[in-house]
Amino acid sequence: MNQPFSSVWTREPRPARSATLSRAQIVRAAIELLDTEGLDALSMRRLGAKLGSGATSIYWHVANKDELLELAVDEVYGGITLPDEDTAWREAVSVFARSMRAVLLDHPWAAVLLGSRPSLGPNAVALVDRLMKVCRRAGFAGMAVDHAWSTLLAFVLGVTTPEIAWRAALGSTRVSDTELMKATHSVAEDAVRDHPDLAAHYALYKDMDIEASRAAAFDFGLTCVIDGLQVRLDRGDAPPSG
Amino acid sequence: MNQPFSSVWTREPRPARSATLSRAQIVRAAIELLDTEGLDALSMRRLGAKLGSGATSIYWHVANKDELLELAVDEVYGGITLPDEDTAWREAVSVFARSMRAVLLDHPWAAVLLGSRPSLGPNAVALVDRLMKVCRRAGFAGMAVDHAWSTLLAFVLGVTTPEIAWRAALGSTRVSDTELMKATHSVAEDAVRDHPDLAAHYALYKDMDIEASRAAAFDFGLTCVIDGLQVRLDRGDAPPSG
DNA sequence: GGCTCGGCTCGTACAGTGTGCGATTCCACT
DNA sequence: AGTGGAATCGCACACTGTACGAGCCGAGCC
Repeated sequence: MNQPFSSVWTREPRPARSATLSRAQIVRAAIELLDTEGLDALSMRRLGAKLGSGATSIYWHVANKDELLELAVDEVYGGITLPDEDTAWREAVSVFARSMRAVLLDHPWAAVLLGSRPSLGPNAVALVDRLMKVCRRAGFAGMAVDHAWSTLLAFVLGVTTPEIAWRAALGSTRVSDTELMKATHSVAEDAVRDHPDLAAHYALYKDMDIEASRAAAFDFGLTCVIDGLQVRLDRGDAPPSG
Repeated sequence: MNQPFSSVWTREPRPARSATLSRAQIVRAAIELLDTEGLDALSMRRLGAKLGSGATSIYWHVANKDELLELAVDEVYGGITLPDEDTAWREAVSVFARSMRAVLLDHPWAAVLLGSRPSLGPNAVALVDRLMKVCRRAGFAGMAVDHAWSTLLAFVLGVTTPEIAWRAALGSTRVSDTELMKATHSVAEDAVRDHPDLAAHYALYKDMDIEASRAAAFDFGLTCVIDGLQVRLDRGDAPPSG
């Protein structure tokens, strides 16, 4: 009857002959703007200006702003290196996860969008397809296949999103790296007065490289997830039933 | 010198004597509005109307909308049942994770906010403090403590956020549960034409209860994470060095 | 050539946003 | 009663997404 979602992906894009404005151009320009100026900076008027066209001209090629963002997000999905089907699954999964994190850190605006709407673009679907195959080859079957890859994806998304948030919050105060650390520490101390354990604990980070410690946290978590999947395989929790 | 963040939490709230408008009232009303009408529906004018006051009166008690959202988010944090310090860590962690998921599903607007800004409110900090203690008692030490709880948190956030997104997307098309499943399936099929494996796979879900399968996915992932942490403990990856 | 027609662009307009500012009200205390 | 600060509010500004209709431009037909 009526299409339940009328997503960008169900409709076909406008012909885009030799026009001055094409969907691809629009999406590319939007991504540039998003990368350099952030999510809040993307307005149709600014995008139009960047493209040297009227703001509302964009609406010929794209139904609305949301749809444009969906397209941009799928483009980001496309930047993630798909794990090779033939490599050992632990390796494949690890490569994928690191790549996804790197891509999201390169396009900070994408993380929140990626989580806040279903991803049905071709790149997203291709990614899921590949992940599925990797998981199946690893030994998962039935619904456990989905559980496996979605666990992995959830971890990457869930760890990268706050990471980006912290970067943005700290980055907006222009200070040196060490100043930045002190700032973090002082704020933490302030918010934490009632939690001496926590406060004492964060003294650990006083002389740490913040980026390195984030990478370490990511590796730790990733290893956990992978080992956890391994446990499922070893125990035979992988078959269709569960 | 200059406060690097001037967060809500560093400033103290307005006295809030017997005024008709108090910070607490405002936050409560905001949460009600958010719960019933969603994130986009919260505007200062609407909130003012709900409170029977001028929109800009709110700004006496709250610096800006972002700050109001921070307060609301911390309130949500407060709804999460903290794991008891004495219970076995696997149980404690599991209880916490399930509670956090439940709370986020009850306040769908909170998930994206929670990920997109640093959480320094008292409830958030208290939660981290408690999680930290649980992890330490489990046997983690040094930075591994943080790695452990942040892995757990990342998983819960990362799995719940898309779950909410799907709910919202499907919920906006008013259809019965079974219709809803068919819709999902048909869209998936459409987006998936080039990926026969994937398409075939999703036939599995044709007669599944979608909520139940999400819960199952969550349990699966949570078990993975916990088992992964267990592996770290067993292998002695927990000490301060790494 | 001129004419028409459809694809495409754009200016204008509308309803709505967050919030700075100055005026106004209200209450506690002298 | 008067005064001073706390609290509220209306208005205004700049900005948002996008509906709408008027126009441009190039291709096919007479």
